[in-house]
Amino acid sequence: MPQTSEDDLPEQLRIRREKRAAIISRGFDPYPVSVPRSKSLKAVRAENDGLEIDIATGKIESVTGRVIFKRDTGKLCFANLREGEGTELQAMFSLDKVGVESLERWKSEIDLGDLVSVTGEIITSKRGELSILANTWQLAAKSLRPLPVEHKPMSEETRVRARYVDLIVRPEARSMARLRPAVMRSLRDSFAARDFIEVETPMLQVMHGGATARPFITESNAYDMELFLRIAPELFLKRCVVGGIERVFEINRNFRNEGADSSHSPEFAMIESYEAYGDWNSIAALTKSLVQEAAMAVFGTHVVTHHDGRTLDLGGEWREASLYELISEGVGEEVTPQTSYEELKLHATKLGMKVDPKWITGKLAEEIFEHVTEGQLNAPIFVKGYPVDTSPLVRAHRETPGIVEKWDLYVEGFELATGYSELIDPVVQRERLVEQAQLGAKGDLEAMQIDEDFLRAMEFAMPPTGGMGMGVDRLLMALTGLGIRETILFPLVKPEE
RNA sequence: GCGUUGUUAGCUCAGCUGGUAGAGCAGGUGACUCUUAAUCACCGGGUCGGGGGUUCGAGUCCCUCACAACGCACCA
Repeated sequence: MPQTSEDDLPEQLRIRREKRAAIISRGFDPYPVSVPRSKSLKAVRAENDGLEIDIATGKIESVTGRVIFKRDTGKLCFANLREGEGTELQAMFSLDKVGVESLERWKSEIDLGDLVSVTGEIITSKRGELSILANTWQLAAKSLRPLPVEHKPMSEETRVRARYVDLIVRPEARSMARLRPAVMRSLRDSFAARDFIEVETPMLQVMHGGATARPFITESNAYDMELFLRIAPELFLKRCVVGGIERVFEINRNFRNEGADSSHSPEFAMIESYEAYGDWNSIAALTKSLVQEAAMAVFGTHVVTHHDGRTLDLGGEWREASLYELISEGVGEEVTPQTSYEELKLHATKLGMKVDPKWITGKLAEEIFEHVTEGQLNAPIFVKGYPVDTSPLVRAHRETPGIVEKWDLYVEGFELATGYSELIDPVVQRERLVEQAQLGAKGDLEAMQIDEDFLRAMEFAMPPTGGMGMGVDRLLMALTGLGIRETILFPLVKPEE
């Protein structure tokens, strides 16, 4: 949008600035400190529901709203006012109520997008529309920019870059902005009902850990040192568990310096939760409750309807299947954790996959899994038992060799959450972190660093624990069927210039 | 990071093999006391993303930069 000198503005912006100046020169204030408002539009609608046609209620109210539709006919003018969450009310301005001067000012000074206060009687029009018939009106704030066309959707980019306009114009934007906090509240209620304690752990970290990802690097002037924006809260939440906060969770932002696409944002909200004396099964049950209770809280049902009309049933028991069973199904032959790299590679080639020589055996198995289940895992499913060599921080499966007690929850074809029986042996933990650090020394930018303080905490003994992580943005995607940028009010976008 | 496609009025878009820019809504002026995507008449509005090149002539062809969407890679 152009930000040039006053006299070089596009016509529509120039005219609105001129109107603002004209209002001032006539002795009115385009930005008054307060305006009359006795009730919200929502309250007026609620209290006057179901009136017959052409009724005068005798009730005088003052309402405010943004002018989103304006019909200036000769001596009786109509406007639709809209308030924050989308409630609308028609305002009527008749010559015999407001007088010539005020009616002419309404026609010439007020544009679409202006905020106004209208005082008058609540009536229904001859067409039955609930309206406020103005006795007086006042500008609450002049909009210097025109609103986009209501009936043609703004382009995706304009919506993201000007979310404030999107919120004014598009019902889905308004409902998403309110859906997200409702889901947050539900999640916190679900945790509270189970005696989980919410904590806030550092976002600025001296070392990054708890996940394999590239961090954002920043710098502290006061300490004259490099700091990392956290990629996960895991290592601090585990410190909490060591300290006896047996049921703990955090809902907050993580930052990963990686690619961004329709399901990845550089900053994303995540839930992490740990349950002492629980395991991957108890934490899976918790995860299912969190999702189902959120669906119930915001939609009143476990069968959620997406914006395009498709439905998704999140209710009941969810399917569980082992990773290697699903792979076996997919390739039509039995594949186990013991299946050799060469055999896996044969399967992969047969499936037409290109095999990256850097992949280790477990990674290859996971890649085959993703290939054969692509676009299939729509209904919620816990995929259980991942290869040991790709999950360095997870406890080995208690019965089956070669796999760990880790599940991934898939919904709508994407990974919504992951859960583990946590590794609690500090000696093994140290060995795994040392391996990671060696990878880091070799140039793997995603490898974890050795967090000595975390290891010291573990050496004080962490109880057997189940842990999970779930993307909040992704939960909203599962509930609504929208892309991640739609679930975030202000996703990162590069400046236009 | 690589590849493909796109960027034209405030908004949403059209613009053919290169010939000097169009629509709808929005805006301005006027008419209308029951409109509701109001209607009718008239009128204005553009450095066609930035820069460079080819050409008598570029919104259109070529190069380059910026931004975006989609695909691939990485990841939740």
